[in-house]
Amino acid sequence: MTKETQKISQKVIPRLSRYYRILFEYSGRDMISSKELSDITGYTAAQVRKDLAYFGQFGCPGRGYNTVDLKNSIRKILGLDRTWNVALIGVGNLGMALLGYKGFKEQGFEIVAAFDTDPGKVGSSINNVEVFQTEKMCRVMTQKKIDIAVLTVPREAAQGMAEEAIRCGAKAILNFAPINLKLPDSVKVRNIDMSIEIENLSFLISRQ
Amino acid sequence: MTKETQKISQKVIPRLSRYYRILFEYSGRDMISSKELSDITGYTAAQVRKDLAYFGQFGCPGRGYNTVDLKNSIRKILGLDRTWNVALIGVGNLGMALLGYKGFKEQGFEIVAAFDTDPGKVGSSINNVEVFQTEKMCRVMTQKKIDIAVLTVPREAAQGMAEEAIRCGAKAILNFAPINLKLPDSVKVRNIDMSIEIENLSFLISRQ
DNA sequence: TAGATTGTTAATCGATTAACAATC
DNA sequence: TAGATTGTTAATCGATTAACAATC
Repeated sequence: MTKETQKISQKVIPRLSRYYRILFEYSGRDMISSKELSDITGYTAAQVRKDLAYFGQFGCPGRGYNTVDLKNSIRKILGLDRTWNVALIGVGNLGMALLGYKGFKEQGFEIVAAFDTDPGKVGSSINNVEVFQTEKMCRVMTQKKIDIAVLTVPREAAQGMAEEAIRCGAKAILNFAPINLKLPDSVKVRNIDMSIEIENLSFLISRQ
Repeated sequence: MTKETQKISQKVIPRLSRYYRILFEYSGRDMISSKELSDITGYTAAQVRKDLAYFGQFGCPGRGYNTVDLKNSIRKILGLDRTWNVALIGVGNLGMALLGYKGFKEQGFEIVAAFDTDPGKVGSSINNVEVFQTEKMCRVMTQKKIDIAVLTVPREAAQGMAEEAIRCGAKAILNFAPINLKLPDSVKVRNIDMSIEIENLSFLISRQ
């Protein structure tokens, strides 16, 4: 199997994101070794090297990885060498918070439109992002060249809104609704399910 | 290895949470089979049976699982048969949104105190939750018998606030800060890292 | 009874780790 | 050069799936 067709495990990508962040803190340094990345992240050094080796030969035997080069390489791998246009669907508590979330913008994810069914919200602007009615989704999303939809609607509305977002051109969905979206395989979905995470904690505490 | 000492993979628990949710929708039904749970969740039927079998024999060969009994069993396993006292540390955009998040309360996670360093926020109440200064953390958390801390502070403050929360009696932390907290192994931690999730999507779209 | 479906064991699959030749 | 550290292969570990006897 060649490098090009080799399947990359989904598990590698979050680790790449972590290496990438660490490299920002270490950009004053010239080189960093897999051993150091191991100490910081808690992954083994072998795993660090293997993760990076999926994508090319970035290191220098005996010396480690050049921090600036590796950072730039990972940036390209993760697709962070460009801006992504993001639409927020559902301007409730959580959606509102995400409009002000700096972590997205810092990495090039720009929320350029928001949608809600509430007429009281439609037409307003939050953090310089205009709220449109959901009926206008396709027109607005096409015009603003949306790549990713962030879904922060109630559970009951999530499947429908997800389908609509895809129909209107979104290629990926970051889903905060506690539901398993059924969408074509070509659509990329990541779920953030806060209840499931906190339930994990209650499980762990309970059985101590 | 007996059932009692058998190590349960961390991966099983989020799946249990999903079965649990599905059982609410199916509580009108008498029985549900692993095949049906498989169809709904996308996990294999064998996995569903194995996940449940870690914790006991809940099924009935030839008939499936009694929906009400299984729901109650999973509730106990996940520690959802009681109320958990939660403290919110960091009342920014995201923290504010979580104070209004219904998904926690529905499962028995009650946010009973919030903390912030901003004097403009201290003393106010949001969604009937009082905001205290962080200096009062130990006094308030002891008095309110806090089990879990939800950490929504900026990255720079996260490690310090996490340590303080543990010192003040929290047994688990739900961490939204984009940082790998270094805490004793006895402390249970789950991380929700929204930037890492959206970066996963940009990676996937980029390489299509 | 015959059909359905469990719980569990064995087989498979995939991911992590160890080891080491290559090389800076 | 000697020491350090990579990239990669082989070994190990753990999780998932298949298969099926038990049983409702």
